Amino acid sequence: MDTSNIINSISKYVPLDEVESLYFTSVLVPLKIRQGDFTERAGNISKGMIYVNSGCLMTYFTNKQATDHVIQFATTGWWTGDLHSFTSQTPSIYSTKALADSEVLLLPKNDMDQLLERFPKFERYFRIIFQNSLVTHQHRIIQNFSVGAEERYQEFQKKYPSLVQYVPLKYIASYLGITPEFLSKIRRRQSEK
Amino acid sequence: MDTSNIINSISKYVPLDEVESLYFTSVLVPLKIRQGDFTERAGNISKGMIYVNSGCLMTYFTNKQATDHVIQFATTGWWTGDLHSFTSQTPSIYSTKALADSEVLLLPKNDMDQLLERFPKFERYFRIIFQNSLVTHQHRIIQNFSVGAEERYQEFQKKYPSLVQYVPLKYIASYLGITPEFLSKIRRRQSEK
DNA sequence: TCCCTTTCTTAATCTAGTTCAAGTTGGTAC
DNA sequence: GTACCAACTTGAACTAGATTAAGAAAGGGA
Repeated sequence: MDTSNIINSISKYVPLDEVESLYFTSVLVPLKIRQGDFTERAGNISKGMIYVNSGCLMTYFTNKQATDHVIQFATTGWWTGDLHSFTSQTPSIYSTKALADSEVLLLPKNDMDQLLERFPKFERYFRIIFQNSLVTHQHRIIQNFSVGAEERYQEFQKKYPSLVQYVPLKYIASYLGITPEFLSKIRRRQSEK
Repeated sequence: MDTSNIINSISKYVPLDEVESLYFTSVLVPLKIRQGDFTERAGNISKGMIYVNSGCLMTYFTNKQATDHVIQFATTGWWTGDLHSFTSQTPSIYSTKALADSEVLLLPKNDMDQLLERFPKFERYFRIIFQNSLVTHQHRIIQNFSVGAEERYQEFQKKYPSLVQYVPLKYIASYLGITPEFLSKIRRRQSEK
């Protein structure tokens, strides 16, 4: 599988030499996933960090009442997976499923540990990645508190125009923290304007 | 100001030698903050990452309707501040205020950059810190979606028993994403059981 | 001590969003 | 063709939580 994508993306933050990028790509496990298939399932221990080379995945949480809550979509160039299960090697509470045929690169825990040990440069890379992600998460928490569902949907459309196209609306509703029925109503209101 | 606290806390993740810990503590700016005073104010550029040595701070966001939304409490041993403003050196959208007389250590951006450049060990430390924080943030997003306010308050009580004591209830309500009035109702219900 | 301000509570009314139940649409398998 | 299944919509009844407005506690100063 093509690894130029991930190498380029990392190089934006930390320049990699030949040795580093060869070592890195050598530990990545390429996987092809069919639409509807899972890379991770709640109850299992995370296989590793997942980099999306092409396609689209979705990570969600299923609560006691058996309702799903989408916590993240990941398209080309994004990392995904369950960080908690990954870090602590305990059973995951999330599932990750492909919304389209996808190609991903898996970075297993042991390999990541060794990678970080050997090349501290990657510590910096992941530090930056996590730092940015943290900012996004904080922003999402605030948004959920301080703006209504309609505005949240509009923001989503602006931010992820590509997703709106082929992600089923019920998953977008779930990501926004509302029911599909209410999203339907919002969409109606929008189209009437 | 005493820096043994922060050094010990870092040493749990990465062992520091004499040189590293001396360098590190030499760039920290100790600040004493009175209850009610601010370390950061929305509109200004973040002064740096803030480590709480003692006391308690709160970071909040004020929206267009001029209502505050608490996004974080930070007590002894926690980092706080506005990561986005810090990273991008753009005006902050958050304010950080002391809820009690506090002692904090400020790590200015330039010093942090140099620290990371010189001692990659700290890259690892912050990578881990951010990684853990990310897990917490994800968990909070899910909780807000999938459980009601009452249960959220109970979780909060369990998780931060020390805060419940001296943080004004209106701020806890804000952190939970509800109004003080509704929190009052919840507390009534609880005490009737 | 008394006053002044902020925090917390109560209760009535209101609304954003849910739940439930039924109906539409479109794809796909036979 | 039609039967089926999943995604989406519609509408009516409902509820968690907001809003408004008032009063009760609880500090702090001077």
